[in-house]
Amino acid sequence: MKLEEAKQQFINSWGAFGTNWGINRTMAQIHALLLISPDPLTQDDMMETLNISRGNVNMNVRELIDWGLAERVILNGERKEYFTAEKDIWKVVKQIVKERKKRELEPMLQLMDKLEQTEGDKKDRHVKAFMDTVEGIKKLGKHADKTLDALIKAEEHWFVSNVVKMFK
Amino acid sequence: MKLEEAKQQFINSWGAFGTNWGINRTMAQIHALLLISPDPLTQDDMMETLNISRGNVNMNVRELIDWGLAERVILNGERKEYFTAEKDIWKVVKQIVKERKKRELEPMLQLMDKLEQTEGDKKDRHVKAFMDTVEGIKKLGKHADKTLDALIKAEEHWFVSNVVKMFK
DNA sequence: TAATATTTTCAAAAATATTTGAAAATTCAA
DNA sequence: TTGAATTTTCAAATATTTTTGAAAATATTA
Repeated sequence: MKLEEAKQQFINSWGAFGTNWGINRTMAQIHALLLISPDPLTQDDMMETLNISRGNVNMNVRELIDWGLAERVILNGERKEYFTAEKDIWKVVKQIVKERKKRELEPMLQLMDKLEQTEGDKKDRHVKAFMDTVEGIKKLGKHADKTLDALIKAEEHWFVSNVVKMFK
Repeated sequence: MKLEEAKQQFINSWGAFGTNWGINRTMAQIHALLLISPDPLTQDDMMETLNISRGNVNMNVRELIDWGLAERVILNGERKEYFTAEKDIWKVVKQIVKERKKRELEPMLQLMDKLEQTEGDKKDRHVKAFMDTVEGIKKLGKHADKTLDALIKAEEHWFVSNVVKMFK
């Protein structure tokens, strides 16, 4: 397969993949494009390569920056803005984990704390089932939170070498 | 807060949460409803509680069953079908991980294997950047695959106790 | 078997999410 | 400053996903 075709496949798949994870297709495609670009790109470059409008590029690049996955780059005497993405996949994964944890896991745990205060007699099967579920989610969520904190601080080396230990 | 209000909040939040993860709102809501129901429910129960159509319940219940998160239950002399969900959150998480791994991670790794065969001179910066990205994803993905296999086989106890060890 | 209850299907409608493109705002060079 | 280049915004258009509801299929009982 030639490079151009391979790139296209990579970008399309990354986009489809993102879709499954609640990330919009274009944002994922722009990310893919930046990942495989040796040099920073302008918004016009992205418009052209992905065949999308200026507004679309602009909004999704901003979103990528919000997620900490891309950044603006000032180039010597150039007037236009350039953008790059973090290339180290381990760092990319950690950054996504960090953001989703903050945006989703933490609010969810707060909700569980609140729902844990629900009034009612625990002898009532309905109250019991509800409380058990809330407690179960809270307990596991707290552990996941700590585990992900460890992951975020870890080096790739740690992760890779621990794969073996985990099987013991 | 009263039980009914708490249930509503739980169901709505679980639905919104699912949405962020590429799972449709209704499927997540049905799952939430089954999680907190001490007894199995019929499709009519779900239609009424969630205010959705029969077709919608039917399709999403089937989807939950596909994901291994719910199952049909035959009740003594009843004519209608009943449904329940796995209540153990650790098992629920493992099941979701198992399915997503199979549906998404594995196909992605296959694609990386294929893209790794791309023709081209590695001295070309564009070829190099592409190949480095593909290799990076492949390498990390393979490790994630193994780690998740370990997780899927693990007991909750293992997970919970390992949180501490991971910090060392 | 026929009558009734229940479940499933799926085309069309509705809801939601994404994208466009042109106007407004901003930045920069002279 | 001014004016051209560039970026940003956002209402409207488009695309995608989800939901409905009624007809068809299936299952159950008498």
